[in-house]
Amino acid sequence: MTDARPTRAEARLLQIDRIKTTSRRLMAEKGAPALSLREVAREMGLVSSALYRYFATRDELLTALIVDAYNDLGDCVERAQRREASKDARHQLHAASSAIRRWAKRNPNEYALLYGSPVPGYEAPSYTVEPAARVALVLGSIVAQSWRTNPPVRVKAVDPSLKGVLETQNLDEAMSGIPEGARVLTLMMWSQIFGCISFELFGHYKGSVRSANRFFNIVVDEVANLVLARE
Amino acid sequence: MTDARPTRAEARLLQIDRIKTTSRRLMAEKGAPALSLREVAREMGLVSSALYRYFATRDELLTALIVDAYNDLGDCVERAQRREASKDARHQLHAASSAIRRWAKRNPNEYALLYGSPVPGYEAPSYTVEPAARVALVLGSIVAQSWRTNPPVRVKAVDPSLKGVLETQNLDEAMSGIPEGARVLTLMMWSQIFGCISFELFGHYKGSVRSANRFFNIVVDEVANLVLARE
DNA sequence: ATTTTGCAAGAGCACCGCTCTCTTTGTTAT
DNA sequence: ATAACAAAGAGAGCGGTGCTCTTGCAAAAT
Repeated sequence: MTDARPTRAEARLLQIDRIKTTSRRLMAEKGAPALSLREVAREMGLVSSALYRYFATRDELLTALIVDAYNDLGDCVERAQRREASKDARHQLHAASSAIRRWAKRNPNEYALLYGSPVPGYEAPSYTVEPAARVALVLGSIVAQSWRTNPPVRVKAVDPSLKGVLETQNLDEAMSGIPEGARVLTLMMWSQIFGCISFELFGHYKGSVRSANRFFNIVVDEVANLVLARE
Repeated sequence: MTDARPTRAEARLLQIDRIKTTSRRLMAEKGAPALSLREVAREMGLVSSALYRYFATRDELLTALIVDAYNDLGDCVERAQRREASKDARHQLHAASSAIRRWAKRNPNEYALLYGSPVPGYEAPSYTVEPAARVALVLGSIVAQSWRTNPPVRVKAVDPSLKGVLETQNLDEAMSGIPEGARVLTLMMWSQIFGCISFELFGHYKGSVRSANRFFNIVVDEVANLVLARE
């Protein structure tokens, strides 16, 4: 212990952390829309106006929670990939996508906050982009690895008509040198995985899918056949 | 004109319609979370408590709007398929999925209400199931038509290991006699299409996809290769 | 030692969903 | 025709929300 008494700045960060922790707990219990500054304050033994020293608005608190959640999910997925780094791309893809799904089912309200309907007026600040991109970058690196070891076999994947579909700089960190087609397929895979998880979590499989576990694995397998080289 | 003065029951239905119309307008402007009974009433020149004669709760009004939206979307998609009924399954699939996407972009707030994060406490009443299923049934009928004219070529599609993944009665209206594998792939296609549209509408393609139009068409094409018989 | 700064409290504003009571008005039964 | 009834709306009110503004106080900086 360096300081018995924390400095002013340290105390502030600590208080911010307490607010976020309390908010996360309440959000996990009742969902993001029901998260109220007043209840957070009440829970902490504070009066509501006190919270405005730390977050100028409810949206600002939500944004902080969003960034944390993206990073938490990103950590999970990156760890899952690293654990299977010695195995082939298909194994890594299964590990990564299962990690996404597990995180989603363990944190349904935070998942809904990230991937559900955005608040109509809300515009996500630019610093949320990088944490949000981490998951896609993991998927991109898996595809890239597969394409580097095995040359592309699908004609469509190198189709020159794909030029201009994506942003120029997209996924460049993870997929430098990989043809446009592979990037398009990666984004397709990305939205397929999250589409399945959202439908499962949001209740759209009720009456259709009996074993969401098995269904999800089949979908990932099919999409792996499509996206990973050397099918 | 049969009646100059509408009967009590007719007037009631008319008033319900006015409420829903006003609500739809306000929801289109500000989104479902911001829809308030008080504002609807104000807009109609009523006092808020008057609305409780017609809807016992805000959730009940939202449910009515949900059902109407599902039916509106269902109408659109069924019409789109019928327009291409003479063409092959791939054409019908493109028509249907484009109709979904067009509807979503024309009614973003209603789309978010149907396919975004559900309200945490909210449990959809059973009578919402049938309107909600209409879109999936259209997709199912397209796949079924393709499989009836061309026998399945993909081994996976008739894999006996798929038994038990889906609910027993699922999609039976549209896909009687079609093997389990085709149904699994249909649901995969279903979640792929909505996954793409949700990502586009909810802003997750910002920085990745430049032409959402072209991207969507590519995705539908790829999924058609996978799901429709005789690839 | 004095000034400055930061945190929390408290009152208050306008809004929300929802309930309850009361009045008016149109329908139905006698 | 009149009496009984039912439905629709008005209005007040309860407890909740996000957010603002002022005030008091204690710690840090000077």
